[in-house]
Amino acid sequence: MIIQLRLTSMLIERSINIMTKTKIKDTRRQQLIQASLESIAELGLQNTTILTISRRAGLSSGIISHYFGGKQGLIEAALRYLMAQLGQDLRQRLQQGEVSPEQRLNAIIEANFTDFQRSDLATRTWLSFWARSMHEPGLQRLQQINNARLYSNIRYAFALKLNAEAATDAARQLAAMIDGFWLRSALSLDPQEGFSAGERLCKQFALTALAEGT
Amino acid sequence: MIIQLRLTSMLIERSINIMTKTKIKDTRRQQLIQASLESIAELGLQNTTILTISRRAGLSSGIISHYFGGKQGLIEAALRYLMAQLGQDLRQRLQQGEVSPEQRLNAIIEANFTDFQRSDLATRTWLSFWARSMHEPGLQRLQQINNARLYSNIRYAFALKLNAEAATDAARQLAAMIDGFWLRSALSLDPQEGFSAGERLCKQFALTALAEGT
DNA sequence: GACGAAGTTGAATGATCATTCAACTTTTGT
DNA sequence: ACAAAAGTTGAATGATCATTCAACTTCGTC
Repeated sequence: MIIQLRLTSMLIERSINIMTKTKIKDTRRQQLIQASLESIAELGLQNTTILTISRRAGLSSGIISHYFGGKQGLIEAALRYLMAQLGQDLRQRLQQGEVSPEQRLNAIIEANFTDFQRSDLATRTWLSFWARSMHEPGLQRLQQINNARLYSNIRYAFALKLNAEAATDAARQLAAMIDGFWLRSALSLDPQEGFSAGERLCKQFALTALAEGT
Repeated sequence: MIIQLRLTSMLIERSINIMTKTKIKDTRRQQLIQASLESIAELGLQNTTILTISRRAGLSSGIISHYFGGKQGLIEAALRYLMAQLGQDLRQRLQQGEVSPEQRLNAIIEANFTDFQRSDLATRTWLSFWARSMHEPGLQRLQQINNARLYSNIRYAFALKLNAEAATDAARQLAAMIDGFWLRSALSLDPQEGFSAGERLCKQFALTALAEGT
Protein backbone atom coordinates (compact mmCIF):
# COMPACT_ATOMS: atom_id res chain seq x y z
CA MET A 1 0.00 0.00 0.00
CA ILE A 2 2.60 2.48 1.05
CA ILE A 3 4.98 1.32 -1.61
CA GLN A 4 2.22 1.69 -4.20
CA LEU A 5 1.57 5.27 -3.10
CA ARG A 6 5.24 6.11 -3.16
CA LEU A 7 5.60 4.78 -6.66
CA THR A 8 2.58 6.69 -7.94
CA SER A 9 3.64 9.94 -6.42
CA MET A 10 7.11 9.47 -7.75
CA LEU A 11 5.74 8.98 -11.22
CA ILE A 12 3.57 12.08 -10.96
CA GLU A 13 6.41 14.07 -9.58
CA ARG A 14 8.73 12.97 -12.36
CA SER A 15 6.25 13.76 -15.10
CA ILE A 16 5.58 17.20 -13.63
CA ASN A 17 9.27 17.80 -13.44
CA ILE A 18 9.72 16.78 -17.03
CA MET A 19 6.86 18.98 -18.17
CA THR A 20 8.20 21.98 -16.33
CA LYS A 21 11.70 21.27 -17.49
CA THR A 22 10.83 21.09 -21.16
CA LYS A 23 8.61 24.14 -20.93
CA ILE A 24 11.38 26.21 -19.43
CA LYS A 25 13.81 24.65 -21.82
CA ASP A 26 11.71 25.61 -24.82
CA THR A 27 11.17 29.12 -23.51
CA ARG A 28 14.87 29.69 -22.97
CA ARG A 29 15.77 28.22 -26.33
CA GLN A 30 13.30 30.48 -28.08
CA GLN A 31 14.52 33.53 -26.14
CA LEU A 32 18.08 32.79 -27.15
CA ILE A 33 17.25 32.16 -30.79
CA GLN A 34 15.34 35.42 -30.96
CA ALA A 35 18.18 37.31 -29.30
CA SER A 36 20.74 35.80 -31.61
CA LEU A 37 18.75 36.76 -34.70
CA GLU A 38 18.52 40.32 -33.42
CA SER A 39 22.20 40.42 -32.67
CA ILE A 40 23.14 39.04 -36.08
CA ALA A 41 20.86 41.56 -37.78
CA GLU A 42 22.33 44.46 -35.85
CA LEU A 43 25.99 43.53 -35.56
CA GLY A 44 26.49 40.85 -38.19
CA LEU A 45 27.37 37.24 -37.58
CA GLN A 46 30.99 38.31 -37.45
CA ASN A 47 30.47 40.62 -34.50
CA THR A 48 27.91 38.52 -32.70
CA THR A 49 29.35 37.01 -29.55
CA ILE A 50 27.97 34.91 -26.78
CA LEU A 51 27.85 38.09 -24.74
CA THR A 52 25.87 40.22 -27.22
CA ILE A 53 23.31 37.43 -27.44
CA SER A 54 22.99 36.62 -23.76
CA ARG A 55 22.84 40.27 -22.70
CA ARG A 56 20.08 40.88 -25.23
CA ALA A 57 18.17 37.92 -23.87
CA GLY A 58 18.65 39.14 -20.30
CA LEU A 59 20.48 35.96 -19.39
CA SER A 60 24.01 35.02 -18.53
CA SER A 61 26.69 33.92 -20.94
CA GLY A 62 26.97 30.40 -19.62
CA ILE A 63 23.38 29.55 -20.45
CA ILE A 64 24.09 29.23 -24.17
CA SER A 65 26.48 26.35 -23.76
CA HIS A 66 24.00 24.82 -21.36
CA TYR A 67 21.06 24.82 -23.78
CA PHE A 68 22.78 24.56 -27.16
CA GLY A 69 26.11 22.95 -26.34
CA GLY A 70 27.93 26.02 -27.58
CA LYS A 71 27.66 29.05 -29.82
CA GLN A 72 27.74 26.97 -32.98
CA GLY A 73 24.71 25.00 -31.87
CA LEU A 74 22.72 28.17 -31.27
CA ILE A 75 23.66 29.59 -34.66
CA GLU A 76 22.46 26.48 -36.43
CA ALA A 77 19.26 26.44 -34.42
CA ALA A 78 18.63 30.04 -35.47
CA LEU A 79 19.03 29.10 -39.12
CA ARG A 80 16.68 26.18 -38.67
CA TYR A 81 14.15 28.56 -37.18
CA LEU A 82 14.30 30.89 -40.20
CA MET A 83 13.88 27.96 -42.56
CA ALA A 84 10.94 26.62 -40.58
CA GLN A 85 9.31 30.03 -40.73
CA LEU A 86 9.71 30.11 -44.51
CA GLY A 87 8.27 26.63 -44.85
CA GLN A 88 5.33 27.56 -42.65
CA ASP A 89 4.52 30.66 -44.69
CA LEU A 90 4.57 28.59 -47.84
CA ARG A 91 2.41 25.77 -46.52
CA GLN A 92 -0.12 28.28 -45.26
CA ARG A 93 -0.40 29.90 -48.67
CA LEU A 94 -0.58 26.64 -50.60
CA GLN A 95 -3.36 25.16 -48.46
CA GLN A 96 -5.92 27.84 -49.16
CA GLY A 97 -7.52 25.86 -51.97
CA GLU A 98 -5.40 27.42 -54.71
CA VAL A 99 -4.50 24.90 -57.31
CA SER A 100 -3.79 26.59 -60.65
CA PRO A 101 -0.13 26.83 -61.63
CA GLU A 102 -0.30 30.64 -61.62
CA GLN A 103 -1.72 30.75 -58.12
CA ARG A 104 0.78 28.20 -56.93
CA LEU A 105 3.71 30.21 -58.26
CA ASN A 106 2.32 33.41 -56.82
CA ALA A 107 2.02 31.74 -53.44
CA ILE A 108 5.62 30.59 -53.57
CA ILE A 109 6.84 34.05 -54.57
CA GLU A 110 4.77 35.74 -51.89
CA ALA A 111 6.06 33.40 -49.22
CA ASN A 112 9.60 34.41 -50.15
CA PHE A 113 8.74 38.09 -49.92
CA THR A 114 6.74 38.02 -46.69
CA ASP A 115 6.99 40.92 -44.29
CA PHE A 116 9.01 38.70 -42.02
CA GLN A 117 11.33 37.53 -44.76
CA ARG A 118 12.03 41.06 -45.90
CA SER A 119 12.74 42.37 -42.43
CA ASP A 120 16.27 43.46 -41.65
CA LEU A 121 16.41 40.70 -39.13
CA ALA A 122 15.81 38.03 -41.73
CA THR A 123 17.76 39.46 -44.66
CA ARG A 124 20.95 40.17 -42.82
CA THR A 125 20.80 36.85 -41.08
CA TRP A 126 20.23 34.87 -44.28
CA LEU A 127 23.13 36.62 -45.93
CA SER A 128 25.43 35.92 -43.04
CA PHE A 129 24.42 32.28 -43.11
CA TRP A 130 24.94 32.03 -46.85
CA ALA A 131 28.50 33.21 -46.53
CA ARG A 132 29.43 31.07 -43.60
CA SER A 133 27.81 27.94 -44.96
CA MET A 134 30.54 27.75 -47.59
CA HIS A 135 32.96 26.78 -44.88
CA GLU A 136 30.80 25.02 -42.33
CA PRO A 137 29.30 21.69 -43.38
CA GLY A 138 26.49 21.88 -40.83
CA LEU A 139 25.14 25.12 -42.25
CA GLN A 140 25.87 24.12 -45.84
CA ARG A 141 23.67 21.08 -45.54
CA LEU A 142 20.77 23.20 -44.29
CA GLN A 143 21.21 25.74 -47.08
CA GLN A 144 21.20 23.04 -49.75
CA ILE A 145 18.00 21.57 -48.41
CA ASN A 146 16.42 24.98 -48.53
CA ASN A 147 17.64 25.73 -52.06
CA ALA A 148 16.47 22.39 -53.33
CA ARG A 149 13.07 22.89 -51.75
CA LEU A 150 12.51 26.26 -53.38
CA TYR A 151 13.54 24.88 -56.77
CA SER A 152 11.42 21.78 -56.62
CA ASN A 153 8.34 23.64 -55.45
CA ILE A 154 8.67 25.99 -58.39
CA ARG A 155 9.42 23.22 -60.85
CA TYR A 156 6.36 21.29 -59.77
CA ALA A 157 4.15 24.30 -60.50
CA PHE A 158 5.69 24.92 -63.91
CA ALA A 159 5.47 21.24 -64.82
CA LEU A 160 1.69 21.43 -64.52
CA LYS A 161 1.65 23.44 -67.72
CA LEU A 162 5.04 23.06 -69.40
CA ASN A 163 6.97 20.09 -70.72
CA ALA A 164 9.81 18.70 -68.64
CA GLU A 165 12.63 20.67 -70.19
CA ALA A 166 10.80 23.99 -70.26
CA ALA A 167 9.70 23.49 -66.66
CA THR A 168 13.26 22.82 -65.54
CA ASP A 169 14.59 25.89 -67.31
CA ALA A 170 11.87 28.20 -66.06
CA ALA A 171 12.18 26.87 -62.52
CA ARG A 172 15.91 27.46 -62.41
CA GLN A 173 15.44 30.96 -63.78
CA LEU A 174 12.73 31.88 -61.30
CA ALA A 175 14.57 30.41 -58.33
CA ALA A 176 17.68 32.37 -59.28
CA MET A 177 15.65 35.53 -59.79
CA ILE A 178 14.08 35.26 -56.36
CA ASP A 179 17.42 34.74 -54.65
CA GLY A 180 18.99 37.48 -56.75
CA PHE A 181 16.36 40.06 -55.82
CA TRP A 182 16.86 39.05 -52.23
CA LEU A 183 20.56 39.55 -52.42
CA ARG A 184 20.43 42.86 -54.29
CA SER A 185 17.71 44.20 -52.04
CA ALA A 186 19.57 43.27 -48.89
CA LEU A 187 22.64 45.10 -50.13
CA SER A 188 20.82 48.13 -51.48
CA LEU A 189 20.26 51.41 -49.68
CA ASP A 190 16.48 51.02 -49.87
CA PRO A 191 15.73 47.33 -49.24
CA GLN A 192 11.95 47.78 -49.06
CA GLU A 193 11.72 49.20 -52.58
CA GLY A 194 13.91 46.38 -53.82
CA PHE A 195 11.70 43.74 -52.27
CA SER A 196 8.48 45.25 -53.59
CA ALA A 197 9.86 45.51 -57.09
CA GLY A 198 11.32 42.02 -56.77
CA GLU A 199 8.00 40.48 -55.86
CA ARG A 200 6.25 42.21 -58.75
CA LEU A 201 8.92 41.32 -61.30
CA CYS A 202 9.16 37.70 -60.20
CA LYS A 203 5.41 37.29 -60.61
CA GLN A 204 5.63 38.95 -63.99
CA PHE A 205 8.33 36.55 -65.08
CA ALA A 206 6.39 33.55 -63.82
CA LEU A 207 3.34 34.57 -65.83
CA THR A 208 5.37 35.14 -68.98
CA ALA A 209 7.18 31.84 -68.66
CA LEU A 210 3.90 29.98 -68.19
CA ALA A 211 2.37 31.67 -71.22
CA GLU A 212 5.29 30.87 -73.49
CA GLY A 213 4.96 27.14 -73.07
CA THR A 214 1.46 27.05 -74.53
CA MET B 1 79.59 73.12 -61.14
CA ILE B 2 79.94 70.80 -58.24
CA ILE B 3 76.70 71.97 -56.78
CA GLN B 4 75.01 71.46 -60.12
CA LEU B 5 76.31 67.90 -60.29
CA ARG B 6 75.20 67.15 -56.78
CA LEU B 7 71.71 68.39 -57.48
CA THR B 8 71.43 66.39 -60.68
CA SER B 9 72.62 63.18 -59.09
CA MET B 10 70.32 63.67 -56.19
CA LEU B 11 67.41 64.05 -58.54
CA ILE B 12 68.38 60.93 -60.44
CA GLU B 13 68.92 59.01 -57.26
CA ARG B 14 65.59 60.05 -55.91
CA SER B 15 63.71 59.18 -59.07
CA ILE B 16 65.39 55.76 -59.21
CA ASN B 17 64.55 55.18 -55.61
CA ILE B 18 60.96 56.08 -56.21
CA MET B 19 60.75 53.82 -59.24
CA THR B 20 62.28 50.91 -57.40
CA LYS B 21 60.19 51.55 -54.36
CA THR B 22 56.91 51.62 -56.23
CA LYS B 23 57.85 48.55 -58.21
CA ILE B 24 58.56 46.53 -55.12
CA LYS B 25 55.55 48.06 -53.47
CA ASP B 26 53.28 46.99 -56.32
CA THR B 27 54.76 43.51 -56.38
CA ARG B 28 54.26 43.01 -52.67
CA ARG B 29 50.76 44.43 -52.77
CA GLN B 30 49.81 42.07 -55.58
CA GLN B 31 51.37 39.11 -53.78
CA LEU B 32 49.41 39.87 -50.67
CA ILE B 33 46.13 40.43 -52.50
CA GLN B 34 46.55 37.11 -54.29
CA ALA B 35 47.37 35.33 -51.06
CA SER B 36 44.40 36.85 -49.29
CA LEU B 37 42.01 35.78 -52.05
CA GLU B 38 43.36 32.24 -51.83
CA SER B 39 43.04 32.24 -48.08
CA ILE B 40 39.49 33.56 -48.17
CA ALA B 41 38.56 30.97 -50.79
CA GLU B 42 40.01 28.14 -48.76
CA LEU B 43 39.23 29.13 -45.19
CA GLY B 44 36.53 31.78 -45.52
CA LEU B 45 36.81 35.42 -44.59
CA GLN B 46 35.92 34.40 -41.06
CA ASN B 47 38.94 32.17 -40.65
CA THR B 48 41.37 34.24 -42.66
CA THR B 49 43.96 35.84 -40.42
CA ILE B 50 46.99 37.96 -41.02
CA LEU B 51 49.04 34.82 -40.49
CA THR B 52 47.24 32.62 -43.02
CA ILE B 53 47.71 35.35 -45.62
CA SER B 54 51.32 36.22 -44.92
CA ARG B 55 52.44 32.60 -44.67
CA ARG B 56 50.79 31.85 -48.00
CA ALA B 57 52.59 34.81 -49.55
CA GLY B 58 55.87 33.68 -48.02
CA LEU B 59 56.20 36.92 -46.09
CA SER B 60 56.03 37.95 -42.49
CA SER B 61 52.95 39.05 -40.62
CA GLY B 62 54.11 42.60 -40.08
CA ILE B 63 54.29 43.34 -43.77
CA ILE B 64 50.53 43.62 -44.15
CA SER B 65 50.20 46.56 -41.83
CA HIS B 66 53.20 48.09 -43.58
CA TYR B 67 51.67 47.98 -47.08
CA PHE B 68 47.97 48.21 -46.36
CA GLY B 69 47.80 49.90 -42.98
CA GLY B 70 46.12 46.84 -41.49
CA LYS B 71 44.10 43.75 -42.30
CA GLN B 72 41.02 45.78 -43.16
CA GLY B 73 42.93 47.72 -45.81
CA LEU B 74 44.08 44.53 -47.48
CA ILE B 75 40.60 43.05 -47.50
CA GLU B 76 39.19 46.12 -49.22
CA ALA B 77 42.04 46.13 -51.72
CA ALA B 78 41.26 42.50 -52.55
CA LEU B 79 37.62 43.36 -53.21
CA ARG B 80 38.70 46.26 -55.42
CA TYR B 81 40.87 43.84 -57.35
CA LEU B 82 37.97 41.46 -58.00
CA MET B 83 35.82 44.35 -59.16
CA ALA B 84 38.54 45.66 -61.44
CA GLN B 85 38.91 42.20 -62.96
CA LEU B 86 35.20 42.07 -63.68
CA GLY B 87 35.25 45.53 -65.25
CA GLN B 88 38.23 44.61 -67.39
CA ASP B 89 36.58 41.44 -68.70
CA LEU B 90 33.51 43.43 -69.60
CA ARG B 91 35.35 46.26 -71.34
CA GLN B 92 37.35 43.76 -73.35
CA ARG B 93 34.21 42.04 -74.57
CA LEU B 94 32.34 45.25 -75.37
CA GLN B 95 35.16 46.77 -77.41
CA GLN B 96 35.28 44.06 -80.03
CA GLY B 97 33.01 45.94 -82.38
CA GLU B 98 29.82 44.32 -81.12
CA VAL B 99 27.01 46.80 -81.08
CA SER B 100 23.65 45.05 -81.31
CA PRO B 101 21.68 44.84 -78.06
CA GLU B 102 21.78 41.04 -78.18
CA GLN B 103 25.55 40.97 -78.52
CA ARG B 104 25.91 43.58 -75.84
CA LEU B 105 23.82 41.59 -73.36
CA ASN B 106 25.66 38.40 -74.22
CA ALA B 107 28.96 40.12 -73.56
CA ILE B 108 27.77 41.33 -70.16
CA ILE B 109 26.51 37.88 -69.22
CA GLU B 110 29.69 36.20 -70.41
CA ALA B 111 31.84 38.61 -68.45
CA ASN B 112 29.96 37.61 -65.31
CA PHE B 113 30.49 33.92 -66.02
CA THR B 114 34.15 34.01 -66.96
CA ASP B 115 36.42 31.14 -65.94
CA PHE B 116 37.95 33.47 -63.42
CA GLN B 117 34.63 34.65 -62.02
CA ARG B 118 33.36 31.10 -61.58
CA SER B 119 36.52 29.91 -59.89
CA ASP B 120 36.27 28.88 -56.27
CA LEU B 121 38.59 31.71 -55.47
CA ALA B 122 36.20 34.30 -56.85
CA THR B 123 32.88 32.84 -55.78
CA ARG B 124 33.75 32.21 -52.20
CA THR B 125 35.38 35.58 -51.90
CA TRP B 126 32.46 37.48 -53.42
CA LEU B 127 30.08 35.72 -51.09
CA SER B 128 32.18 36.54 -48.06
CA PHE B 129 32.33 40.15 -49.11
CA TRP B 130 28.61 40.32 -49.70
CA ALA B 131 27.90 39.22 -46.17
CA ARG B 132 30.41 41.42 -44.45
CA SER B 133 29.55 44.50 -46.47
CA MET B 134 26.24 44.69 -44.64
CA HIS B 135 28.09 45.79 -41.54
CA GLU B 136 31.15 47.55 -42.89
CA PRO B 137 30.54 50.84 -44.70
CA GLY B 138 33.80 50.65 -46.66
CA LEU B 139 32.87 47.35 -48.28
CA GLN B 140 29.22 48.30 -48.62
CA ARG B 141 30.11 51.33 -50.73
CA LEU B 142 32.16 49.19 -53.10
CA GLN B 143 29.42 46.60 -53.44
CA GLN B 144 26.82 49.21 -54.26
CA ILE B 145 29.01 50.65 -56.98
CA ASN B 146 29.39 47.19 -58.46
CA ASN B 147 25.67 46.41 -58.29
CA ALA B 148 24.76 49.72 -59.86
CA ARG B 149 27.25 49.18 -62.66
CA LEU B 150 25.89 45.77 -63.60
CA TYR B 151 22.34 47.08 -63.61
CA SER B 152 23.04 50.18 -65.66
CA ASN B 153 25.09 48.27 -68.25
CA ILE B 154 22.20 45.87 -68.72
CA ARG B 155 19.61 48.60 -68.77
CA TYR B 156 21.48 50.52 -71.42
CA ALA B 157 21.47 47.47 -73.70
CA PHE B 158 17.76 46.80 -73.20
CA ALA B 159 16.93 50.46 -73.73
CA LEU B 160 18.30 50.23 -77.27
CA LYS B 161 15.28 48.14 -78.20
CA LEU B 162 12.69 48.53 -75.44
CA ASN B 163 10.83 51.49 -74.05
CA ALA B 164 11.98 52.99 -70.76
CA GLU B 165 9.70 51.03 -68.45
CA ALA B 166 10.20 47.69 -70.17
CA ALA B 167 13.96 48.24 -70.18
CA THR B 168 14.00 48.98 -66.46
CA ASP B 169 11.95 45.90 -65.65
CA ALA B 170 13.97 43.57 -67.85
CA ALA B 171 17.25 44.96 -66.54
CA ARG B 172 16.29 44.43 -62.93
CA GLN B 173 15.15 40.91 -63.71
CA LEU B 174 18.32 39.99 -65.57
CA ALA B 175 20.61 41.55 -62.98
CA ALA B 176 18.83 39.61 -60.24
CA MET B 177 18.98 36.42 -62.28
CA ILE B 178 22.72 36.73 -62.82
CA ASP B 179 23.39 37.32 -59.13
CA GLY B 180 20.96 34.58 -58.19
CA PHE B 181 22.62 31.97 -60.39
CA TRP B 182 25.90 33.06 -58.91
CA LEU B 183 24.68 32.60 -55.41
CA ARG B 184 22.99 29.27 -56.00
CA SER B 185 25.94 27.92 -57.94
CA ALA B 186 28.40 28.98 -55.28
CA LEU B 187 26.36 27.16 -52.64
CA SER B 188 25.62 24.07 -54.70
CA LEU B 189 27.52 20.82 -54.65
CA ASP B 190 28.44 21.14 -58.33
CA PRO B 191 29.19 24.82 -58.96
CA GLN B 192 30.45 24.31 -62.52
CA GLU B 193 27.18 22.81 -63.71
CA GLY B 194 25.32 25.64 -62.03
CA PHE B 195 27.41 28.30 -63.74
CA SER B 196 27.10 26.72 -67.19
CA ALA B 197 23.36 26.40 -66.87
CA GLY B 198 23.21 29.92 -65.43
CA GLU B 199 25.01 31.43 -68.38
CA ARG B 200 22.79 29.64 -70.86
CA LEU B 201 19.55 30.51 -69.06
CA CYS B 202 20.50 34.15 -68.58
CA LYS B 203 21.18 34.49 -72.29
CA GLN B 204 17.91 32.77 -73.03
CA PHE B 205 16.05 35.18 -70.81
CA ALA B 206 17.77 38.19 -72.35
CA LEU B 207 16.74 37.10 -75.85
CA THR B 208 13.15 36.48 -74.79
CA ALA B 209 12.90 39.81 -73.03
CA LEU B 210 14.26 41.66 -76.05
CA ALA B 211 11.84 39.88 -78.36
CA GLU B 212 8.81 40.65 -76.21
CA GLY B 213 9.24 44.36 -76.49
CA THR B 214 8.93 44.41 -80.24
C1' DG C 1 10.93 25.11 6.67
C1' DA C 2 14.06 22.05 4.92
C1' DC C 3 15.79 19.17 1.52
C1' DG C 4 17.06 17.96 -3.16
C1' DA C 5 16.74 18.93 -7.90
C1' DA C 6 16.60 22.12 -11.58
C1' DG C 7 18.09 26.27 -13.31
C1' DT C 8 21.38 30.03 -13.60
C1' DT C 9 25.39 32.81 -12.86
C1' DG C 10 29.84 34.99 -14.05
C1' DA C 11 34.75 34.84 -12.86
C1' DA C 12 38.62 32.13 -14.38
C1' DT C 13 40.93 29.93 -18.17
C1' DG C 14 43.15 29.33 -22.30
C1' DA C 15 43.16 30.22 -26.99
C1' DT C 16 43.32 33.29 -30.96
C1' DC C 17 44.44 37.36 -33.29
C1' DA C 18 45.71 42.33 -35.12
C1' DT C 19 48.96 45.55 -34.33
C1' DT C 20 53.32 47.52 -33.13
C1' DC C 21 58.14 48.39 -33.37
C1' DA C 22 63.03 47.66 -32.36
C1' DA C 23 66.23 44.94 -34.61
C1' DC C 24 67.82 42.85 -38.66
C1' DT C 25 68.82 42.22 -43.82
C1' DT C 26 69.03 43.77 -48.41
C1' DT C 27 69.54 47.22 -51.80
C1' DT C 28 71.25 51.46 -53.58
C1' DG C 29 74.35 55.25 -54.54
C1' DT C 30 78.93 56.90 -54.38
C1' DA D 1 83.79 49.02 -49.73
C1' DC D 2 80.69 51.50 -47.02
C1' DA D 3 77.09 54.30 -45.33
C1' DA D 4 72.33 55.38 -45.74
C1' DA D 5 67.89 54.12 -47.14
C1' DA D 6 64.50 50.76 -48.07
C1' DG D 7 62.56 46.62 -46.99
C1' DT D 8 61.44 42.91 -43.77
C1' DT D 9 61.08 40.28 -39.63
C1' DG D 10 58.69 38.20 -35.65
C1' DA D 11 58.44 38.48 -30.58
C1' DA D 12 55.84 41.23 -27.36
C1' DT D 13 51.49 43.37 -26.28
C1' DG D 14 46.92 43.92 -25.30
C1' DA D 15 42.43 42.92 -26.66
C1' DT D 16 38.62 39.77 -27.55
C1' DC D 17 36.11 35.65 -27.07
C1' DA D 18 34.10 30.68 -26.27
C1' DT D 19 33.99 27.52 -22.86
C1' DT D 20 33.99 25.65 -18.29
C1' DC D 21 32.47 24.87 -13.72
C1' DA D 22 32.05 25.73 -8.76
C1' DA D 23 28.94 28.39 -6.38
C1' DC D 24 24.53 30.39 -6.02
C1' DT D 25 19.36 30.88 -6.48
C1' DT D 26 14.80 29.25 -7.39
C1' DC D 27 11.37 25.85 -7.33
C1' DG D 28 8.82 21.73 -6.12
C1' DT D 29 7.92 18.33 -2.62
C1' DC D 30 7.12 16.44 1.85
